[in-house]
Amino acid sequence: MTQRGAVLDSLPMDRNSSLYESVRGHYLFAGLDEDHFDRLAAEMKVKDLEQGQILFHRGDRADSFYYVDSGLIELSLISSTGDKKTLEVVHPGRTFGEAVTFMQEVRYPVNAEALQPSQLCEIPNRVYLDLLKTNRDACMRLIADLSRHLHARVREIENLSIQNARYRLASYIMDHIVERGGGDQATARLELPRHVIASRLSIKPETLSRLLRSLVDDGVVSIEDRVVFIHSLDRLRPYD
Amino acid sequence: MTQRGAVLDSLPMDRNSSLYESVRGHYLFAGLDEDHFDRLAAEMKVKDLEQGQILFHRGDRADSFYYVDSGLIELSLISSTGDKKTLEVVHPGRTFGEAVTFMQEVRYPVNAEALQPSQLCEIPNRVYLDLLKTNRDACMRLIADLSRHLHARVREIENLSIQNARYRLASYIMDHIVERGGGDQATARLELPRHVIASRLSIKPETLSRLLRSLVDDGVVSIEDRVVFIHSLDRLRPYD
DNA sequence: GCAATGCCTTGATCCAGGTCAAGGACAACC
DNA sequence: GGTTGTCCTTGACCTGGATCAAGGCATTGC
Repeated sequence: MTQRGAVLDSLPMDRNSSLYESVRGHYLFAGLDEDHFDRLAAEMKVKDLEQGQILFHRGDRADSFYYVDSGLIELSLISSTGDKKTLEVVHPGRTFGEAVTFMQEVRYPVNAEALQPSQLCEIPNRVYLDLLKTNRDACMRLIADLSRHLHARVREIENLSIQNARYRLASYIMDHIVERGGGDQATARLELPRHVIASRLSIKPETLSRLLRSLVDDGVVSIEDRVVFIHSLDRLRPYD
Repeated sequence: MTQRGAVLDSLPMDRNSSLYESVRGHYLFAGLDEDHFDRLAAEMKVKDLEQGQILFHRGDRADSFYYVDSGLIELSLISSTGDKKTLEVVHPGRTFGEAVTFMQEVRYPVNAEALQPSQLCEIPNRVYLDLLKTNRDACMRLIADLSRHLHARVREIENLSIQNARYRLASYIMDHIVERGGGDQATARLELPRHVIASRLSIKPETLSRLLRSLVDDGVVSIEDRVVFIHSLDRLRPYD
């Protein structure tokens, strides 16, 4: 079961760590001179999470956003009946929670949980707000970032409301292609546990299992553990 | 059926029109001195749409965004099988399309259609981009605007993926309360045609009809045309 | 008047995906 | 070795909402 650790590991960020350089390379901080970034970095914290540890719950006050350096962070919603919907799984090199920073209602709209042991950089909202005040480029980058998120959410709504589970799974597999074979073939890696994939697709694990089975039975793919060999992209998702 | 008019009425915006004042009052343009707003307004256009007229399709190049002065604009998605999902119905006094302005991919992700005869103000993206360059407040307001949209989309995803149709309808009715009665009672107005409400809720009109019926049969509400008398808010949506 | 049309409701039936329950496979630990 | 736990699959059955088909009831136009 998931649980919040008694204490979250939280340390100042070392100027010479690889994390420091990673965060510096993120586009939200692009184009800053070293001094300026240093001043911001002084206020950031390093956070280590164990697998299953919860970083924040929906409704918690949102004072910071996060950069993922290693591991995987799941952003999810939970219904009153306990059903979980995975909104997004954030991979290393990406941020999450930055959109909330600028809302009237400064509360996280989702839960965040580590799917693996993860190292994050915690960036206090006020640090980035200060940057926005003095840096127009940063503003424009954040605006672009928000637009991108928004667009992704619209696509998600589209998937949920006008596509069926079979189609969503096909899209998911195609989004995880790691290698294209000749012509119509490809290989995808489903690196997440099945139940997380199911939640991401808004279906139950049983349904995911059956859908994968039917793809195999139809000869569209074959599956070995986490690797999916796609025999025919056309047949996997007819109209793209 | 919906159709794109042969020619969209499109006129320069009159400095003395009520539309001019309305747009000026919108928060995206708040705090501008008269001269500055005038220069922007000179590039805006007035657009009149008939009921059923389509303003743009998903995939069209997004060069402008819009302010709704009168009427109703439906933003929707359409699946490959022709099913329509209403994402949002934009009311007078609000804008739409502004989020797209700042994406790498400058194409509308949705269709926009007039549900009623409507008057819009068309604001070219570059006009607002110019404003952003010189006005930090405008940036922050746009960021807040995008955050709000994003939050709304997350709630929509939540509704679609972890709430059932009954719950979505109850939420919809509660979002359209126009008057609270004593204690547990209230009155709501469903001003949209049933099929639009159904599409907004991602259900079929038949299902909407049946759900409303069952609410009436259960004595939770009574309905007269477009007015819903809620006898018990608690029973309409048990856990809020 | 009475057709035609648009919008909504109702009934009968169907089906995608959920639920419940029972294993199977595999790793970790004693 | 056996036990325990986690993760996944499979089968049997159920159900919320879709689909198909048939009216009902206004409004518009002749």
